[in-house]
Amino acid sequence: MTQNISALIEADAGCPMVSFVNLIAGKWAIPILYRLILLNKPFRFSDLLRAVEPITQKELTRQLRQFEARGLVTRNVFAEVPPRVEYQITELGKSLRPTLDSLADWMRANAAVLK
Amino acid sequence: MTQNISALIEADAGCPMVSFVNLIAGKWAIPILYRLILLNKPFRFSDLLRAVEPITQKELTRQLRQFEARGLVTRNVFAEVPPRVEYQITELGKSLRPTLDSLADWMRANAAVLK
DNA sequence: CGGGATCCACCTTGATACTG
DNA sequence: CAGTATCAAGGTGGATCCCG
Repeated sequence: MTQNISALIEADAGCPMVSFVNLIAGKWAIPILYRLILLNKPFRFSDLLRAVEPITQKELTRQLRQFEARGLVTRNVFAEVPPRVEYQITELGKSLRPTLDSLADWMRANAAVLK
Repeated sequence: MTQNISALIEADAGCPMVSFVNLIAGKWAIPILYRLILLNKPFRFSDLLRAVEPITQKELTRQLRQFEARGLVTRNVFAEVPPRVEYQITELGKSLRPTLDSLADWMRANAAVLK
């Protein structure tokens, strides 16, 4: 039988996994997110900028704002001179860790075969 | 302390998670891969083309070849008229399923919060 | 200090046509 | 049938300058 596969599976736009890809795709998403998750404390913009080197300011800003919009990080602006802005992973963001770890395990286990 | 975060974490190019993103990023990677995983049997090119609609021939070819290079799918050419080429998920590819499922679970659980 | 605004090179993806 | 070739377009990410 030459069936209609599409009807059987949720692998389209509304698919959770496609959404996940949209969440973590992009050159710097994981490097930023994983640092915030592992460190698990507030970080200043400029510290992150150095940590995720050699990312540009523009990209770091864009990614952080995107994570903020998704509820994965919080953005805290302090009314000081000089200005200070701190970013921190949220509980939602931290809850991603087991999943990300399991994923990293799979990659480590199969790195040799994949390459 | 304004520490050097980079030194502490593997979140860079060689990071397993970054590699994973490279593996499944792209508009059609998951829709193709997940179908092959769930159906778990050989599929002709044209059947896949219809199943993953509205992907273009070019993109489907490119993704399948990429998966093949990574050892996630096999490509079987039959010397017939008309020509027939079948693609099938490998054991390595199938082993990805638990990880992908767990990931989909997280997305489903937090879909409301994320949107 | 923490961005925003521009401009630009590249890469990805798509549309279309052609072929063994 | 299962591709390849070619061209076009949009998006991603980088470089640079500017600002409160």
